[in-house]
Amino acid sequence: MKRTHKCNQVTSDLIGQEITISGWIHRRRDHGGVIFFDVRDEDGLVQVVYNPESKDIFSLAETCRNEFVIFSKGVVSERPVGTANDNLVTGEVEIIASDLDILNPSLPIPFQLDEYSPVGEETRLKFRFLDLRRTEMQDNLRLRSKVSTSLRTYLDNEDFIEIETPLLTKATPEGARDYLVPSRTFPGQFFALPQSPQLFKQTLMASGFEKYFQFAKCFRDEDLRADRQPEFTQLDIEMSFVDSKEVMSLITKMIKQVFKETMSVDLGEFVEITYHEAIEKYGVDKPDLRNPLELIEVKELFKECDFKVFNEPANDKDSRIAAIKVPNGKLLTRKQIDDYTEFVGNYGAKGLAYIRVEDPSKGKEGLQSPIIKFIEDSIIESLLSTLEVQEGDIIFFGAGKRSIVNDSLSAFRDLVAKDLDLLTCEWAPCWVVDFPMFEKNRSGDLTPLHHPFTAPNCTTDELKEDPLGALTEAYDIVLNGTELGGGSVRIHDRLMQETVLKLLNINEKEAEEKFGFLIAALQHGCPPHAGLAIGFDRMIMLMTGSDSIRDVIAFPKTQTASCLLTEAPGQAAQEQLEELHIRFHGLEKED
RNA sequence: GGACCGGUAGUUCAGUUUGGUUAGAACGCCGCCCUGUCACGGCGGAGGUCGCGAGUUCGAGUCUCGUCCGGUCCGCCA
Repeated sequence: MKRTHKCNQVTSDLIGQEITISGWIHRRRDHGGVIFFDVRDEDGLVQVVYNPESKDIFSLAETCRNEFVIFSKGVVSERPVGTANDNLVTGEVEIIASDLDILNPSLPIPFQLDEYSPVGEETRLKFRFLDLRRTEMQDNLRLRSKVSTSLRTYLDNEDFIEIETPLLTKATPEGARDYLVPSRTFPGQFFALPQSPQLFKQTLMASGFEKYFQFAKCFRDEDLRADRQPEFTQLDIEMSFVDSKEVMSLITKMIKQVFKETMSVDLGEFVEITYHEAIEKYGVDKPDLRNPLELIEVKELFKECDFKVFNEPANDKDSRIAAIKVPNGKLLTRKQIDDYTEFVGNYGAKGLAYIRVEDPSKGKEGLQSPIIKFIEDSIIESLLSTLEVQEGDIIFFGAGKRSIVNDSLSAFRDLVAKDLDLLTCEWAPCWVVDFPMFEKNRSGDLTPLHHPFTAPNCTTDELKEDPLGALTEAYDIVLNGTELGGGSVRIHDRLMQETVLKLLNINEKEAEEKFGFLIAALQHGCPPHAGLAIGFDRMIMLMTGSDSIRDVIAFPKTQTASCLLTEAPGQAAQEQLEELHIRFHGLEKED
């Protein structure tokens, strides 16, 4: 009962041959006197015909249902004139069955696998083994495999070696919440699952592996999003004796080649923009460059304006006033603008001022806006000339704290471009460079923009002098507004590493305890090194055009980080807990 | 921690605004019929804890509160 052909191979070349196939009954059509099965395997579909002349086989075929796994033998025949199916590769032929075996029947499945029937997320995840049979999921996971193979081949050709690093490891100093694993042999102590292999890969550089990579599982116990899972895969890369330019050029080549090889897409030029420029023009450090809209700083114009909404931010150094000119914005209805106002409210913006340009030749008279009556004519004039407005434009304004204006307008920029279908191309990759070393968090403490092992491009003294002014050799690769990955030149000098840690309020003892091994490695001939990590799942998401990261992961978690298929997490047996020296406090045991 | 959307038949949904007879549709499922279909077709049938728990009411799928589950977002994610 071995198949001689995969379903997709059954074409007119085989006419007259007796062949065997195996697969699932994708669909059965029982006409009473003749029965058709579309038999599906991983490559495609082929039609098998059961005629009543072969009595036993015919009556067995009558008992078959969708998703039964069968084996069938028969002669490949040209279909009768007028009955070919153009939608199938195998549509010109059919197999006239002479044998049929049910390898495994199937219960009626809880949802249909065809492209016509939508299914809810909950049902899909609970019956993931069925969901994965659907063409979309098959295609996604196949592309995922092709892409990882392509990446491996590329890196192998560039003399990289793949090295695995531990999953049972130690909590790192900052960053996301760790997943912990209790130690049986050390009561009260815990392993942490890695948030990334950062420290290990730097250690490998000290060990003399000059070009390392790894498809690394990473774990972060933070709340989920459509593009975020608690368990995800990074393509982790590190090199010795290189600068940022070399890393960027190697990765650019890699990404371009992979898109070419696996999708026949030419990504074109990778634009390079600075962090500062990205924030100024797009309000975000991962701009979607397919989107032609830009934030235009108009703070200076409103310094003398009496309108309080603009006057205050215009004269506050932590604030900005940015305008977005939307060409053909006249298409937006009042209702849409109200919705946008509510939308930016999610980001803390108090409002979304706008001006409709109905006839720019008439100056102020040609405008329509709830706010112009509060603004001096001279300011309006310079505004119109600065923005070079045209008839039909709408100008939107964000005014207030820098971070709120940036967050709200960057999200608004994406939304309005989508609504008005403004995207100019399909793919727009870029590198964002010159990140600051630190920023201040809400409590006023320094936090690293990238991570504490990123090298600043200044001396230790200069860094101590003006930490917020220091820039780094860090680089993010951004595609269509998604951060695909990022990396940096690392600190390879103990003194610099200690200086950075000190600025982050991590004292020597703590550093020694948390990652003494890295500090030790830096002191024993660690070469200068740099690298980056690519968010592999996100990359596949972009390549497949998926709306959710779940659609490119075989067995993903729900938003509350549970698995509906396995019902993980689950409770542990009392004996297990005792072995691990774990007792619960303040948790009622469920009955 | 917060905001919003959803939860009704195996599945996808309607019904909830305005509480009122037996909760509907499509697909799927079961039975019968059908020899050229390909999302086959025809006739018939079964199938419901309206997520769960309280409350309001003569009466709740529908209103109120709580809670659980799924999703999107904010915070969070170096």
